[in-house]
Amino acid sequence: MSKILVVDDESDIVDLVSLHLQREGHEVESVDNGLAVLPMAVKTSPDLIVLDLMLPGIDGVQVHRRLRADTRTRHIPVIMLTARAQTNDRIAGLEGGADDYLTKPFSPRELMLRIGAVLRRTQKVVMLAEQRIGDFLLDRRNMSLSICGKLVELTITELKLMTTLMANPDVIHSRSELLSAVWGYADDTHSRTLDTHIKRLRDKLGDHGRHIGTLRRQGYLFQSVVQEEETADA
Amino acid sequence: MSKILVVDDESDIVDLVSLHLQREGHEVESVDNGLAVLPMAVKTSPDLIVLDLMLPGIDGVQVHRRLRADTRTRHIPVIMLTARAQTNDRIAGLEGGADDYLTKPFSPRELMLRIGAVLRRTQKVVMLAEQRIGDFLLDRRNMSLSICGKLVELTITELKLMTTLMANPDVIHSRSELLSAVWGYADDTHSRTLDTHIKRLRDKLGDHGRHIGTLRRQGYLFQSVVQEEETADA
DNA sequence: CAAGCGTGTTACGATCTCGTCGCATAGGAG
DNA sequence: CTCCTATGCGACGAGATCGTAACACGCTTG
Repeated sequence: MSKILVVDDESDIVDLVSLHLQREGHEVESVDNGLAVLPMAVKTSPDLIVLDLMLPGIDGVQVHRRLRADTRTRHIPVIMLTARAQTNDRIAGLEGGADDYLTKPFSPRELMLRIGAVLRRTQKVVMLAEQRIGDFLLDRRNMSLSICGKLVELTITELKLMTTLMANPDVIHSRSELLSAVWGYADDTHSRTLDTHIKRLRDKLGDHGRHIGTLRRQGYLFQSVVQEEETADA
Repeated sequence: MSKILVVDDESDIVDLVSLHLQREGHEVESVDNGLAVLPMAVKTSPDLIVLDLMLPGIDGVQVHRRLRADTRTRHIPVIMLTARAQTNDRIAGLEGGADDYLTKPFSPRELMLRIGAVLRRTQKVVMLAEQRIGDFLLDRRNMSLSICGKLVELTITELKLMTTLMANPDVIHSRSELLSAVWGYADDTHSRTLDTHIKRLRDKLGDHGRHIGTLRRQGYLFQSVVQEEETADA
């Protein structure tokens, strides 16, 4: 179902958690070394990371920070495992953007429930090689978009932007969401960069029924349905 | 910001939690008797319930079950407070639909964080949901309202206002309530701002059976039923 | 080095949103 | 009926928000 990266130095825990996860149909990767987390996360790009805060050598909070700092792992939800006493770390974890945490000792069943909740919460977007909405066919391999058979080449930035928009058509993607998805984390509120790329995309898309709509103060969306214009009479 | 119902028999905890919640701008109601929770929840319809599992007389899990069984309280998220030992109850709580839980003793700060998380989470769910009353379909995702299939785009302010009105149709929303819900706290008694936005909404709604009614000196309401004459008797 | 391309930034104008004002109007009390 | 108050409503302007063109910078290619 989902791929989950378990980070813990105690092999007992890893085995136990892995067993339960696999029993629910999840795919499991594991790491016992804090320094190896980021590379492994980049390599396997899991849907969720279960991270023990108490790791030998490097602090779990540090690991978490690194995960958050890297564009490639920033979006991955993290569930933290903390010892009972580490209240400060727990709070730091939640504030730092952890999606949930659990105090040890915990029951596997409880962890499963929390994992299920987090996975449900974070709507996972599956990246397919091709994405089709009506006449729009986005081909990530060729970095191109064919509209009614006509081929339009996209740059890498435009591709990312279009991918994000088409992943959830008819859904508002806020500026910060788009900035985060395409450029990595940024709340660059007063920059016209996003607008500029939206315009460049719009220019390339041409004037068809489906287009990129603006919702003021909310964001942009790719409209899968042709909206009726009120310019019926000439 | 939000209305929160705190259920606990220990007045110390209630006071502490209330204090912190109010400091963050939340409105707080409290109950110390498990049997009174459901009526109170129905009456005040809070955005969130903080429920102690250990209550005199009635089991907290039972209370939770009753809340879930009632249509009027079913959607309200619940954060449970449990003693450390009650692991079974904790799991029962999560499985039963509690949105989160916290083991006593807890730090107020931690509770605040969890409350914030749950509110953010449920708010997102609400944002994704559509609200339908008769032919009126309020789509929060697209900031639009479709009436008999016709799509009307709303601004942020109009959306908030319409959301508040449609959340409880046929219920009078006082001026101060609407001002508070849409603009944040305000006792702007002699301003025409609210009227103006009500008018703008009315214009966009068009002339259908359902409309926004005025109750002089009392407030506004969204009428779910076509009303020919006002025969309000007291 | 020159040319082309992708990208981010800046500047500026266009458009939209929203609160306020002034006055019109309606509805109830006496 | 008259008066008084609450609400309805059009218009206006400040500020927010967005679209667009032009430019600057870095990188690659020849």
